[in-house]
Amino acid sequence: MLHTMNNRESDSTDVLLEYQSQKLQDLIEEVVRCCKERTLFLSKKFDIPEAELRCLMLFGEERYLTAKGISQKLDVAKSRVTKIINGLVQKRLVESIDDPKDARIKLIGLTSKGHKKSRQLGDITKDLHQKLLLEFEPEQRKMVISCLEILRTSMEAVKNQMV
Amino acid sequence: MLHTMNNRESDSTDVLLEYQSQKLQDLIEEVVRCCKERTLFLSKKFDIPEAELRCLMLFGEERYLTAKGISQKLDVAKSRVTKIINGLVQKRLVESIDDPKDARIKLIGLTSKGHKKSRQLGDITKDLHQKLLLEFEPEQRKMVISCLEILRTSMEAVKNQMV
DNA sequence: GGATATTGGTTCATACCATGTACTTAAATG
DNA sequence: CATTTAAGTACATGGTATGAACCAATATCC
Repeated sequence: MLHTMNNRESDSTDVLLEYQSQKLQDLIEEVVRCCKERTLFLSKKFDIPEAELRCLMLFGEERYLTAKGISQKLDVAKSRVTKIINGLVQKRLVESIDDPKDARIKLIGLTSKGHKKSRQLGDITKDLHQKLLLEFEPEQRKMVISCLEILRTSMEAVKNQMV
Repeated sequence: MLHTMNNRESDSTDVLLEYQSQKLQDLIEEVVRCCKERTLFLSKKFDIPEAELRCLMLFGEERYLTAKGISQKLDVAKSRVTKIINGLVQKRLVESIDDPKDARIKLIGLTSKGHKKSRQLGDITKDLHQKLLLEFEPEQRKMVISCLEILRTSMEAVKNQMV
């Protein structure tokens, strides 16, 4: 009897797990899709390709970035960075100057136009996430964030198991 | 005094909101990045482009899909579907037959090879999400899912405000 | 000091994602 | 039966991304 009990129990947890994992999969997919739509929206609104927008947001308080640094931060090949920078230079959003100490290096910096766009863009996404938070009750906000924190950590962990 | 009290209160909630929204932004970004890595990984593992994998997973219990239906489900232009189907046909994962009732329509169906790949792929992603759930305590699982549910709903709501 | 790595960046070929327009053929409709 | 509508394809265009080959400049090591 204990045996059948155990079977029944593990069966029902299996069913639950199955149901929950399907749900999880769907939810994550929808969240991702929503984010993709958002970046596409911003790209169209600003009439700047997504990769260039991402690059524009890299200059936090840094005055200058190098192509190599951008390549690492964006996690793309350095040849890709050349293209992205070219696009931004053509739009007069960044400009590159030669490093005075090392002639190989080019320092990429925001123009004033670039600064403005960057600030605008940052304000919009900040606003967006604040609106998102305001959809929750104040007590819920902490919970959502800590949930996402655990989720992120777990995804990282599962990713590392994955081969 | 009440006035300063109020100011102090709203100031501190503003600071909290600011902090939380930044955190939220970072966390969502990391989750999205993680998902992107996963799909890229699967695409490389199976040596099939991401869009084709997505298409392959569309045949749940359906015997046949049409290009138009696929276009709607994948949310891409129909000309894009032609390309995706071509790729899958070349890999002998799907085949298209003429609709017996309407000569305009082509019915796209999985080959047996396609069925196998599709099942494999589904098993892997299911397994992945189960592993992800198992990273949590049983009581936490429900909470994470309901958190994501609220998040998704809120993102949808904010998206609709967005113009 | 000069030969030999190493590094930063660009160019080019390639492949994938995605759209929109124009076009063909076939069905629906009036 | 003529016209409109629908399904699918072809093609031009543009964005994302990589990797190999390459050039120029700096570092390194006898």
